[in-house]
Amino acid sequence: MVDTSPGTPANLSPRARARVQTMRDIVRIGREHLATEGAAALSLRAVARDLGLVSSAVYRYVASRDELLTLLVVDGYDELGDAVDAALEPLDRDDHVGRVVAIARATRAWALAEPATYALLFGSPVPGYEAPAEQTTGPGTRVVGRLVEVWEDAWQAGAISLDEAPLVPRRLSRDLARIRKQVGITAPDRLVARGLFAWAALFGCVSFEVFGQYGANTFGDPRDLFEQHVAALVEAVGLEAGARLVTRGGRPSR
Amino acid sequence: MVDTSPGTPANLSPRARARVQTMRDIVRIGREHLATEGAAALSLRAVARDLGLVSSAVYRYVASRDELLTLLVVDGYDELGDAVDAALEPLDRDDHVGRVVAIARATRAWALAEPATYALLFGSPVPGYEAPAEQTTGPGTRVVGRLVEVWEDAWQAGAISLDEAPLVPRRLSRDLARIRKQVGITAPDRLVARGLFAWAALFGCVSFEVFGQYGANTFGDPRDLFEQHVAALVEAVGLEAGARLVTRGGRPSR
DNA sequence: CAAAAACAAGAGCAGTGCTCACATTTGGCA
DNA sequence: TGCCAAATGTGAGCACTGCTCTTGTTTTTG
Repeated sequence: MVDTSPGTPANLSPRARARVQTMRDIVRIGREHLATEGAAALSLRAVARDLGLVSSAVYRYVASRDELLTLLVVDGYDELGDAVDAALEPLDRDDHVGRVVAIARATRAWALAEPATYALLFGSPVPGYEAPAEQTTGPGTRVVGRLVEVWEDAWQAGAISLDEAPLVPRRLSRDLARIRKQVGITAPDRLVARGLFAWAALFGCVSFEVFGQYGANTFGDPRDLFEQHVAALVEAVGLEAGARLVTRGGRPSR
Repeated sequence: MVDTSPGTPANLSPRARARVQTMRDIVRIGREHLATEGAAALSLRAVARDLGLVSSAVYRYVASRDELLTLLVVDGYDELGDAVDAALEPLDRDDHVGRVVAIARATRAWALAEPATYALLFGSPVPGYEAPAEQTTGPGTRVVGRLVEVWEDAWQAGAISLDEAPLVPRRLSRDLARIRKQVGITAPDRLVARGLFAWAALFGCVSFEVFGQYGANTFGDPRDLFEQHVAALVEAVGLEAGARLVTRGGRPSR
């Protein structure tokens, strides 16, 4: 990644160019510190030092430590979203299982590569900081948005088995109807609820691994276990059973 | 809660009695601060202030901030374990689904009641702090231990439907065999893997709710959604809800 | 070219974890 | 019972943090 500005408009005053460059450097150095020290230990002063500035100067660019966190949050969401999109790109639209698996693997891979940023996005909220919804909800919903697309496609294609029992409480049904309207999905309540479950379960599995809940040295290669989990997840949402993954989409064994 | 020591041995010198009392106060105040400020903002100085001591005096009792965190971690694990045990207590041993549901509900309820402690246990690791395994693994495995008990009981009772496909990689199978040996379980690989999935999925659901990933005001009563998730979880692990699902390998209709 | 805006520097405030020298209180033992 | 040592509390101090404010410099702009 070259840091001198592909994408920097050339018709800017030198000062303005320097400003966007400094902003980029701040985010870059912030990400480095995030990766090495963690979110709670992220220090504006240290970023300023690495930038060759005095601590107060960095406040010309970033209003507060929380604002820097917000920058890093949207940066992280974007990167995760890009990773998932890239993994989805070569897949056929009707390969529903393959798409779910790809989303899961890409999410896990990115989380393991950027554990600190993952923790910032999906871990404990950092105390005293609340991500401003207007900036973070957009990029923050890209992954679940992709999942929803798969559910919808699979539902339209009749590739989801679902029991007919209408045992969703009316109260929840109303909420789900609102969601359905917002994201434009036609699948029924049960499927939306299952999709949300799959979403939460996926991040539970990834979090356990990233946050070390399984304990160190418990599994020789945690990927094996994750693949089992993904199979269970695919099955749980009503897509073609994990066992048939082998014959169907050609389960890429690695 | 009376803070004068039920359980404090009476045959102690006044000084020793005062010491255990001070230790208790430190943990209590630490938990309060944890709840209000969060783990990363937990300050030994503030604890000392609330205790009426000068900051350095508290180091006579707790070697460092990390050690206080460890105290709070085992305290939290113990409380969660007690909550789960209490929820399990009135249930019949052969009510497998009921026990799983009880574990899930108790976990969620405790997490929502003590979000900061939950975050300390299951959220992002706090930077620079590593929980010492010798003190935390014991109480930290109580909940999953209860889940394992249910799987095992259900398996012994033939109440778990499982497809026979032996598609667990050998490498993973070795790891699972070791776990099986450690915790004394006879259920096959697939079930152990599914159990781990259910564990991770449960904490994914709880984390999403506690950490606010669903967004505010998305659901009128998140409990409804959680119940759906628990149902999906029970189904995912192959447990039978009631007497219905006796058909092996058949798509579980419920 | 001068006014205005942007930028950088440095001092300062209140807070943090933690250490150390010092004073006081307490407990076990001769 | 007296005494010495251990346990406990104090306050100063170091290096760090986020953040504000004043001062001086540089660049853009009217």
